[in-house]
Amino acid sequence: MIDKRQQLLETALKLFYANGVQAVGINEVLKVSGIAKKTLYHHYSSKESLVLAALEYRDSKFTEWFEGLIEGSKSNHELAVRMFEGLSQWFNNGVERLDQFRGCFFINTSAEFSEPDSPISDYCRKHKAKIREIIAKHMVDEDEDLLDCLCILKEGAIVAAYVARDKDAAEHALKIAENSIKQKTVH
Amino acid sequence: MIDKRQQLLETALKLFYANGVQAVGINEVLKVSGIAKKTLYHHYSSKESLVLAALEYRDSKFTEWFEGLIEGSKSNHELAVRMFEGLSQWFNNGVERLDQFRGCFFINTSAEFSEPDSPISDYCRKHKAKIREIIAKHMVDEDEDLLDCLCILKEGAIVAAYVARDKDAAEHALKIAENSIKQKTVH
DNA sequence: AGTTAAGTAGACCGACTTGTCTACCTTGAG
DNA sequence: CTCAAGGTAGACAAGTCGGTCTACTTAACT
Repeated sequence: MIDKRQQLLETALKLFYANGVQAVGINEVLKVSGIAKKTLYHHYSSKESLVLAALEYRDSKFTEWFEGLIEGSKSNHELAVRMFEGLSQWFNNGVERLDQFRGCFFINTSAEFSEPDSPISDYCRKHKAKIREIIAKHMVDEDEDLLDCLCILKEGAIVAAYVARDKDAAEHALKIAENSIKQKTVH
Repeated sequence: MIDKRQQLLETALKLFYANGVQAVGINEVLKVSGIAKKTLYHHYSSKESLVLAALEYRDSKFTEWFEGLIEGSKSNHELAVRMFEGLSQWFNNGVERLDQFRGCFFINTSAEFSEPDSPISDYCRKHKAKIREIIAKHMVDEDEDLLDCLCILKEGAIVAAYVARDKDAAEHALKIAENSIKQKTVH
């Protein structure tokens, strides 16, 4: 009976990401994981706290993957290339750790919860800030404009890949980023 | 008792956009609009068909606003400026027609419905294709790459403005677009 | 050996979900 | 005048929701 808590978390994240948080009931999580209801409420006080735990878990998985992708870049250009090539892999289901691509869990979850200051919306916003800081950390020279650029292109590529099903969105985004980087060196 | 159908549609869109589709029940739409349940089911066969009608209505409102924004542009640069200045207004609640900003209704709704070939996801994808075509129509010379660029930046700006609360996202996106446009003329 | 924490199954609660239905009212066209 | 179309209020069905609870079992640690 090891780590029911972790099993619950694993199942919850899988179902929430694949189907949306509101579309998945507590009972489905229990059925799929094969765990008793009492056990769930022993570890998590409510569905909301389970959702927050799932966000946290996804955050750690995604952050690890993303940082591994770009760390050690020797130029901002290399960073951009690695980042968008990584995103492209993700969009085309080449990253097992991140499950089958269904957009960004944080964007999707934000879309489901309208209250702007709920813990859930808050967590999503903080995740985005965290990813931004990770990119900043791995840039070779600070460049606020380029940082904004990479963040917006990343979001744009994810949404284009998910909603419009443009699976080449990451390649397009890379081209745009390269233009912005070239601009700097030319000038 | 004029146009109950329209009243229903108006109320449904307002509530769905402000709170998310799944979070709003049919009974709430009825209560807010003051219309009887029978009347709703006389005009719409199910909640899904009401959701589709709301998507369609939002589509027409958004498309009209967006096309008015960029039509008559005398260069691709002017088009980009008008587009992102318009988006900035929207993000900062300066466009009454589009209600209080809560991201893109089509991105948000896509996030809520996981089945990729459902009529709802389908409609959202088609809306994005339509906006893309409108941009294409108003560009002074065809430029597939710039078209991709503007679309990705638009999505990125919307998401950054909503999830990360970056209200200057449109201005950042414009800068990036301008870089891409300059690149062409320099070369 | 005894205590405690963590687990099981599943009945149950009240509130809410979409959708149907009865019974009745109003309005305008033939 | 008649009658159909569109409207009203709201009870109702059948199911799901999150969450609580009882009664019992298992495992680990003093």
